Amino acid sequence: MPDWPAPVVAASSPAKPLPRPAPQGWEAIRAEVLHRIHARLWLPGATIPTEEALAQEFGCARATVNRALRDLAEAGVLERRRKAGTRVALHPVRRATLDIPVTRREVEGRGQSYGLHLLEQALLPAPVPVAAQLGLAPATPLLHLCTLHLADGRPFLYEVRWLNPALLPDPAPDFAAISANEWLVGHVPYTTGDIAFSAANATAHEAEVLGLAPGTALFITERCTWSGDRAITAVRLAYAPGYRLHTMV
Amino acid sequence: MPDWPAPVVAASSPAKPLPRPAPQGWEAIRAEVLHRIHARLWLPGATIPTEEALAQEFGCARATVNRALRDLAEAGVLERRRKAGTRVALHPVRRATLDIPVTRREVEGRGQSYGLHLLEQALLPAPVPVAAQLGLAPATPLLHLCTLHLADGRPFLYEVRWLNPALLPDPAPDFAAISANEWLVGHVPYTTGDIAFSAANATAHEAEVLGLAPGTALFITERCTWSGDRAITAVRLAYAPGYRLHTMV
DNA sequence: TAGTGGTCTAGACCACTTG
DNA sequence: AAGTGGTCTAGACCACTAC
Repeated sequence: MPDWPAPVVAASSPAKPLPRPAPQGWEAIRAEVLHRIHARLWLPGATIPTEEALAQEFGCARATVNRALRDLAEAGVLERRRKAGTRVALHPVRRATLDIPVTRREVEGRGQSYGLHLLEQALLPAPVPVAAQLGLAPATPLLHLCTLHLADGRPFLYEVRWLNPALLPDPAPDFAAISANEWLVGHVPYTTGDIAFSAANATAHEAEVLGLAPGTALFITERCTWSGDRAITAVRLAYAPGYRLHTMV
Repeated sequence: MPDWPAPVVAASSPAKPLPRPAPQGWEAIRAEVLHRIHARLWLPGATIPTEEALAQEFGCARATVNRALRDLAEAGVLERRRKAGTRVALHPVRRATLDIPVTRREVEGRGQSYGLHLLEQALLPAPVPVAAQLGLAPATPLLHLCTLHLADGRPFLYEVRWLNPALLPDPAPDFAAISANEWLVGHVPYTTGDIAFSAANATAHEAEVLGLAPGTALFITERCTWSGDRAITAVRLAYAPGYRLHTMV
């Protein structure tokens, strides 16, 4: 096997008109490492050479190798630990990233018009499961919002949200005009949170709100978010049939 | 506002016992930039100072600022373009990453025993929608696999897969012993692919296979994968009720 | 304790894109 | 044409951790 960036000398003979131009720099190293893994030169679980060794082999600086290996580690292909070295992941996971836009933009992105109906807004004691999820004392007063999002005037998404009122400014935002999600994204500091996706048969209430037959399969998204250790909001989104969540590759 | 890494001089007075220790290095810069965005010092859509300016302000090398800003750009908080500079994203998207392990490990990770029933295996002409999805000529012969995955002996997941037979080695793997997914992960070069999640009511057939009432809401995952421009596989996974897909924060 | 990856620096050149 | 981010280098120190 030839050494690495086989000096692409003027690319005199167009061998394979690849759709992607041959990568250069750290991306070339990433590609070569991936190639060796898939060619089974480096087996799952095995330790690969150190950054310094690879830098010598490839004739580049260690930082460049580091960039490539770090990228592969973030992608789940490699596992790295100081002193232990870099190993080929034994059980590679497919890692997918989702872009979750604000609902309004999601609807408008399909070329549909967006609408919003605030069905309920009330300060209520947090139900036990919600309080538990958010790590709050039971019966903490929370703002309860039920919102129907519309696409071209038709039900698109039914949202049930519990929101920590301590976050709101004194003249509270008008959640009949701007969705809570959209307001939060722009006004509440960076949040950690977890998201879960599942499926559920529509309850009688959900069916009525969304204009569906009871029992229709709904795609459900549930989110909890915190700012630092302060609970912000817990929300359940029930999407009308036809909704698909896509990964960005 | 004081300059940046207010030299944490021996941290003489423990002011706030933060759960997370104050970040240092490029993470501190990332934190500071995020802080300025959320404090509305830098508004959405606005251009922030150049890397060089920030490096001067923070008293560090430009590469360190670059690391922090690149990270925030990957997270969707900033948008960067050469010559144009770095802007605060106008419409921040919540970006979530999913780890999608092989089914066997997903089941075992819950402490349950894993089982596998290969219900069907046949070489069939690709149906039109499958061929179209994968970019193959209609009626290309594909290996059709229907597999029921079990957790503690109970139906967990029903998988319907179309697989390009050109990829298989001569003694084909025994898909009754190892799931196609698990075999592919270990033996087929890195793939690009897209994944879609949705919900559907169980068909009569799905209900029977999974031991459910027809119409039960099922969580559906559909994947298409390619290696370069060669189609590898298209698969539909129907999960038994109770399944939740979680993001890793 | 010694080996390995994580990070930082100061400087440089290059690629892209806006004006 | 010029400004900005993208990347590379050669060297250095440090943090973590397996041995």
